[in-house]
Amino acid sequence: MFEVFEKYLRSKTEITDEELEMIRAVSIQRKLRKRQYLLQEGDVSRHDCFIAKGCLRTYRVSEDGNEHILRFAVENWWMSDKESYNSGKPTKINIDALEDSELIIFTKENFTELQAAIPNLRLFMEQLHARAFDVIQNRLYTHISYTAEEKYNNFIKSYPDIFNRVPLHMIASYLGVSRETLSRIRSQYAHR
Amino acid sequence: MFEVFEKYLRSKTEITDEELEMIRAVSIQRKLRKRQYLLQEGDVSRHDCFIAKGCLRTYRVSEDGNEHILRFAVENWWMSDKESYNSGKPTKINIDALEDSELIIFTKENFTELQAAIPNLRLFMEQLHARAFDVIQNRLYTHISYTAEEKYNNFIKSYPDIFNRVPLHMIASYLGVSRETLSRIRSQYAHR
DNA sequence: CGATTCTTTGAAAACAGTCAATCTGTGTGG
DNA sequence: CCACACAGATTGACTGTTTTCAAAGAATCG
Repeated sequence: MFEVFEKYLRSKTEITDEELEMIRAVSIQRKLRKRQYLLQEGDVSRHDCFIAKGCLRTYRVSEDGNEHILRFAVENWWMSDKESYNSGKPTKINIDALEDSELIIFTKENFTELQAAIPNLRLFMEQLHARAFDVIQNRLYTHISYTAEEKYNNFIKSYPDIFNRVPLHMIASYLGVSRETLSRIRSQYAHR
Repeated sequence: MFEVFEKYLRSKTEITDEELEMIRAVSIQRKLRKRQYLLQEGDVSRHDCFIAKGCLRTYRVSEDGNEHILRFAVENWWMSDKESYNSGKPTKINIDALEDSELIIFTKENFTELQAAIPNLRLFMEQLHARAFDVIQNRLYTHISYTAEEKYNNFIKSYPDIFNRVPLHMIASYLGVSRETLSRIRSQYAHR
């Protein structure tokens, strides 16, 4: 399982064999079954998780009891609640597996030390965080400027891999529309 | 003008007099008149800007020609397009002043060197970026789960200072609703 | 004061949400 | 292997919300 992570790291950043061994030494491997939780509302997020295999989602439950999906993540993506991770406060979000998944996990303490010891790792993670911000800002833009149909088409175009393995009602939740509306958008689209 | 920035830095992070002098030495002071642009679509963002006084906005123009405001920023906030700044590619956004404003500006080269030379500055900026991510993720959540009225009330509660100095049609743009809808939400709210 | 910018209002049309029912495909247990 | 349960997707009818377009009323600035 660690080989996936090793391959990922080597392709993304310059890293020596010794550094990789340091990383491996503190890595935790974990399997999640479909529907199993990685993090639940009220927990404190204390880990960085790399997805070696599978598919997870983060969602929040609103006051009226509805689930709202904030993001999906598949192989080679990271998953955690940065807000709780950084602040040490209980999280407002839930993370669970949409498929049987395999994760490489680091505790916050270990991962902080690794980044201090391995400048390239730190640099890489910083770039990752910076890009995550860009992605979310662009997504916010789609929410204030796109129609539901445009958001849906944009999603398919941007994440065809996720589109093909996640149920539509979850995509509706991610896009912020009801599943019925998404269904109707799809049928209109098919009839043109 | 630099005193505002000095006060800000000293209150937010441990910093020595020499370090502060290093920072001051490469800082650029700039004034913007209302409606003047700091960055326009197609430019490359090469600066970090701290707002010592005034109010700016970033917005994007959609294909149908509408302006969509991504964020406002007032005193003691930073303003730049991180995406273009990091990638070196032309920006998709515009930044202009909503009031006469005063800025402390650093070139990317200078600011990168400062952060390398001053660990506390680097740490502080990292925390700032991390919090910016949390803020935008929470805002995204409000967009997929709140009604227009809830978004409006949440905005007033979160940013009363901005609410009081920005025209309503811009708040409508920021919230992703038409100005007429915002106006009607307000009048309904007043009649209860 | 006149011009511009900003805000509000009205009416019609487009859009999205809700509730209830039905349809489809998948997988599990008998 | 079949029947049944279950999760997911769709459809219809209705309701409620939001946009659009047009107009008019405030407020602000030079």
